[in-house]
Amino acid sequence: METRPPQKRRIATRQRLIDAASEIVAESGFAALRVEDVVARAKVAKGTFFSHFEDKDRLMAFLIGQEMDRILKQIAQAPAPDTVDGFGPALGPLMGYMGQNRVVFDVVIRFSGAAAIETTELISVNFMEQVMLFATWVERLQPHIVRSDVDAMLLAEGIQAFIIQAIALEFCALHNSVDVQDRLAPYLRAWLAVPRSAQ
Amino acid sequence: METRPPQKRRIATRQRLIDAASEIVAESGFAALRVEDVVARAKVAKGTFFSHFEDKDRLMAFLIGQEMDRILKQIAQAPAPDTVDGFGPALGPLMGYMGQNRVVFDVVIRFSGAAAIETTELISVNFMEQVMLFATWVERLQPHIVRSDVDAMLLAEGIQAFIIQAIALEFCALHNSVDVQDRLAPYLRAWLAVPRSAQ
DNA sequence: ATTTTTAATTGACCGTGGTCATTTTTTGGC
DNA sequence: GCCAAAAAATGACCACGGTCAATTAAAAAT
Repeated sequence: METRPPQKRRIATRQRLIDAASEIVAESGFAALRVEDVVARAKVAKGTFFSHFEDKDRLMAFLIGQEMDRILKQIAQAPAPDTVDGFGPALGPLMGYMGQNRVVFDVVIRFSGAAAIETTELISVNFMEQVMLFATWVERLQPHIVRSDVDAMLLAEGIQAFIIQAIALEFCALHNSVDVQDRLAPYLRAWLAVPRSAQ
Repeated sequence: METRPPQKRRIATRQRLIDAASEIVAESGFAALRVEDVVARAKVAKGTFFSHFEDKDRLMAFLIGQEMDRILKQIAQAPAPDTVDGFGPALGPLMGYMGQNRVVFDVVIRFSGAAAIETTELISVNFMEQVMLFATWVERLQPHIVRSDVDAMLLAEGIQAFIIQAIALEFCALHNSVDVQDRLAPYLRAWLAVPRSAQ
C-alpha cells in the first residue's frame, strides 16, 4: 500500500506538541503532564495529539528517550572506566535520570524492551546502545581486571539488569540515604571482577 | 490516636470485593478488570471500593501477591535445586506467573520494591521472601558448584535481578520462541557458577 | 482552473478511575 | 432501651485519557 511522506504542516504540529510538553515537564515535572494542557499550549485539538502519539505514555517515552540519548552520548564521549569500580561513576548521570522519578522509571521499564516490536521507541534503541557501549568497555579491559570467562555481551546485559535493580531498590528505601552508585557497586564487583581465587 | 479494629461487616465487604475481582480476573484476565464491574458484582457502591483499596492497582497488587505467595510456598516445599542449571526449572512457575501478562508484570515491578515504605504490600514482602529462599538455596550448595567468594544474600538479590531481566526480554520478543528459563540460564551460570579457571 | 483524492485537524463525546459530602449502620456509655 | 459518636457505605460528581465522524487544508489528476 501507498505511504506518502508527511507534509510539513504535520511535522511542525508534532514539534509544537513536543515543545509544549517539554516546557510543561520542565516547569512542573512528568507527574503533572496532562494531555489537555499540552494541546492547549500547542494550540491544537485533542484529537490531533492522538494522531501524532498513540497515547500519553508514548509522548513521555519520546521525551525521556531523547534525554537518555543525550546523556548516553555524553557518557560515550567521556573516557571509558578503567576499573570495575569506575563503572558506577561513569553510569551516574544515566542512573540519576532514570531514577529521578517513579513515572520516568516506569516508562523506561515499560518501553525499554520494545525493540523487537517497534524500532520507533527511542528508549528501546537507547537500551540496545547502552549494552553495546558497556560491551566495549568490558572488552577493552585487561583479563585480570574483568573476567573473560563470560561473553562481553552477556556481561553488558547483566550490567543493565543490575542498574535496574539498583534504581528499583532506591525507590523502596527513600529514607535510606545510600546512593544508587553505592547500591550498584557490590553487584558489579561480583559480576565483573575476576574472583580472587582465580587471579 | 485511637484506632479501632475493623468491624466484621467491613471485613466481609472487603472479602466480597476480592472475590468479585478474582472471579472477573479468572473469567476475563487482568486487562479486563474494571472497578465498576467489581463493585457491581460485589453489590457495593464505588466509594466503598476506594475506602478498601487506595486505587485499582493496589487491588491488583493484592491479588497478584496472593497468588505469588501460593506459588512461592509451593516452590519452597519442592526440593531445592542441587545444580546451577536446576535454578531455572525451580523458578519456572514463579516466572511463568509474573510474565503471563504485561499488566501483571508492571504491577509486580511497581510494588515489588515498596517494602520499606509499606509492609502492607504482599508483593513486596513476597520479593523479600524470594530472596531469603534463594539465599538458602545458594548456601546449601557445595563451594565447587556455587561460588563462595560472594555473600549468599547478594547472590540471591542478583538472581532476582536476572529473573526480572529475563521476563522483560520475554515481552520484547514475542515472536522469538526462546523460553524464559532458557533466557535466564546463561545469566545464572555466569552469576552463580564457579569460573572454570578457579576450579 | 476545477475537480478529486488524500492528509491533517477538529471537538463533541465516551469510559473509567477516583473524590467527597451525605446517609446509614454499628458500637459503647448511660 | 435510648442516644451520641464513630465506622461503614453510598452515589452523584469530577478529571482526564482516549475515540471518531465530520470538517478543512493540501496535493494530484483532469
